[in-house]
Amino acid sequence: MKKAEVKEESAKAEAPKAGEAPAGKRVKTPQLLRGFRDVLPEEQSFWDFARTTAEKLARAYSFDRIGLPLLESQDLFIRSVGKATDIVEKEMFAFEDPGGDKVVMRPEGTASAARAYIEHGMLDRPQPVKLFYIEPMFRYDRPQAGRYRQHYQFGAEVFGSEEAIIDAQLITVAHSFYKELGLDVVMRMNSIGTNESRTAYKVELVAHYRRHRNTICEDCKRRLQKNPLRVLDCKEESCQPVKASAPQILDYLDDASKEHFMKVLEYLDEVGVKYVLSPHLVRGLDYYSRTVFEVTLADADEEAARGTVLGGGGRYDALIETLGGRPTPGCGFGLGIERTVMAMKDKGVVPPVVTPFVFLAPLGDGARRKGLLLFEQLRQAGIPVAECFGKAALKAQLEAADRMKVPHTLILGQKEVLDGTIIIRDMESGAQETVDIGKVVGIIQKKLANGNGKSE
RNA sequence: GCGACUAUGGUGUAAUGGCUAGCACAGGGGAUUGUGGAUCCCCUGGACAGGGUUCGAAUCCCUGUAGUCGCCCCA
Repeated sequence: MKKAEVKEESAKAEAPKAGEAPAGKRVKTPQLLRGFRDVLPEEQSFWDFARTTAEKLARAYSFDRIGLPLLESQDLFIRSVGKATDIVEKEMFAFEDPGGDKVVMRPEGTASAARAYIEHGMLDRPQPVKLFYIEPMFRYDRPQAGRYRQHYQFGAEVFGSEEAIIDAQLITVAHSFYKELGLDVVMRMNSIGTNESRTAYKVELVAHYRRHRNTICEDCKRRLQKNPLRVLDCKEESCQPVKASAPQILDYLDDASKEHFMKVLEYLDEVGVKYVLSPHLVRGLDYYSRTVFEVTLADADEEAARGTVLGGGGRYDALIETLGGRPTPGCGFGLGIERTVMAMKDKGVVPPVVTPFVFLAPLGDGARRKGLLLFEQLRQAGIPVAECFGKAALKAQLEAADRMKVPHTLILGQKEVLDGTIIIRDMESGAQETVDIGKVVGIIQKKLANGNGKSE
């Protein structure tokens, strides 16, 4: 019956006035773009926890924040991340700006940071230069759980030192980040050496696989062409024997890289950062050299972990030079906030929430007028105060206060307004006291100072 | 970019191709005209979109869209 009514109405409203939605007809709501998401209020405590932890930590380790633009020239990423990488080849939001320049929404932060380092002459500052950022990145990926077209990264970069202790401390920062968020993680470590040693290794690896051409899977044959190091990731049963007998990259490292890597590991042992060697770990960005690492949950096994990498990073000693700067070593990481939040939820981490200390409930028009001002006074006195002015009934306001788990509610009714008083209600015991309204701010302040109200 | 699966109020779900699409939670209102966290009552609100098959479609088919899983790759 209702449906029929609606239909009738819409039939009648044939000639809607310009600028008005046709009556009775449903207007379709524009929807979220594929791979994008809204972070709803309920989720914000997780995000706040992650962001404030990241920022606190970065500052504790003397990193300075850098703000980087969303749009960069396409050329920046082609030259740094690499033309043949998946990120550049098929995952960039790239377009021409109105002036005809080729620009992209940055797919990652390191290249931007390196560009800024060169562009602002940071190589003439005291080295090393340590920078951090928490910014969204964009990749035109096929979306999946924990994989979005816009995702946030906590990034940290150190330019101007190739000391192994830099790598180790960076990894320690990443490790501490997760630890402080209540997540038990393990760092998967590898070294891919210099360009030369890596090239030499690839030749050997390809030769090895060519010798077993007839037993390896189709995927691996393709990988040999495109990205040989990836064959070591293959899960195909038939490839396992070939994989097991394949040469290891660590054996092909030049002496300096090998020594560098050993030092990094020693430092990590020293600070007690949990890591495992991952000889198959290679990263999909061209600028990496020597140390590379990924972060996964400690209880995820090697196979399962591949899909849920929380973060990754490594050394990029040639990057600055590639971008036209004076040769300068560097090292950094990017940690995915969405995946971190997802892991926190999975593991039942309870993020800290700030609950207001008092709730102000005015009743009636006169009280509301006074209440609006009192709210300002409480807030200016540094008291976390909440309200639900949108509701008039006391019952509804107390319900709201209860939902917020506020320890005290201030009730201001008509009678109190006339008397110049206000009621302070203890929400746990239900006890109420009536006090002079002029003194209430001071009284609440005192209660707050005494920690007279649990949650802190 | 490839393959597979899924799609019912805000959320979680139910219904041999057949009656007004049911239930729980959340939300709004009330029982209590100024007292929350318990209970009870009432209400709001839904078939992803578009086609097709059929007397009849939430249910079957197609296309699109979105999500999820695997591949690729990554945070």
